[in-house]
Amino acid sequence: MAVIDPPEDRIFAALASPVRREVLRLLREEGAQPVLGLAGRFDMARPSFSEHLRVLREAGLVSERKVGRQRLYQLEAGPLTHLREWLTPYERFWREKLTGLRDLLDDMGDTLDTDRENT
Amino acid sequence: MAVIDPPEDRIFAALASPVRREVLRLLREEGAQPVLGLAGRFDMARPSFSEHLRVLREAGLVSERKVGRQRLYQLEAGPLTHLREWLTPYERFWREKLTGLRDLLDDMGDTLDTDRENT
DNA sequence: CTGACAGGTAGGAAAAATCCTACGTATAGT
DNA sequence: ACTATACGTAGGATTTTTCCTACCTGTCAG
Repeated sequence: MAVIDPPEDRIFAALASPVRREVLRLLREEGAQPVLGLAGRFDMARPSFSEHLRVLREAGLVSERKVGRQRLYQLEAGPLTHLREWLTPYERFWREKLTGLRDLLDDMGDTLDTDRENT
Repeated sequence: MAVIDPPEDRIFAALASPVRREVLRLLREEGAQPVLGLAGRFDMARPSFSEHLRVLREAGLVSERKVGRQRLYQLEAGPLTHLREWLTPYERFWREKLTGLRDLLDDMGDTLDTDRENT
């Protein structure tokens, strides 16, 4: 079994954790950082945090390079294009929605200005 | 404490399952369907599948409407805008990647030696 | 070489997700 | 009213995720 393994599988799984999404945000906003620099932000034992880094690494969302005795973790945004591609066919659905056909959604309704800059 | 619950939290969690992503794809490509129409595609007991539908419902990614004695499930793509918004700040990173400027990451990094004085 | 530091790995407990069978409820058809 | 259909929910077993405490290796400073 397990014939194929779509690339977005591990990506979605990695992004399912708020901790790992926060790691990506920190790497994006503050640049590459060593493990302890990142781990200090989270209320969790360091080995537990290392596990999160491993998940991100295996999803290809971060890379590491050794600098002295520490490993600098860096954001690898490339795989996120898969997420973008996954999302694409759904875009026309929420656009149709916003042009006001069947408007029974209005979950938050304030997302009218989310698509003014694309690709 | 549980201060707030970002809207993308349940969305990412819901999308973490290949089964649930496949449900969204089916609803997108084939339109609204009753539960048994969808469940037939998956090798799983129907109540287990209902659980997946519940997760999608609570994430706001599908809606249901009663039609006779069956419930038509329909794609609700609106919440996916949150995913798109989450993705946006990462886009410039993979663009820079393609232009081969990985070092730009460290430009904004300024954290190459912050580990010198960490607790 | 020795000690201190950075960080990965191992093994296991606890929590959560996933799946099942059994049962409950609402509707349609007779 | 009675039965069959279309689902949801309850309770529980199993698997997976998450987190912990050791423990190990590699590197820098002296």
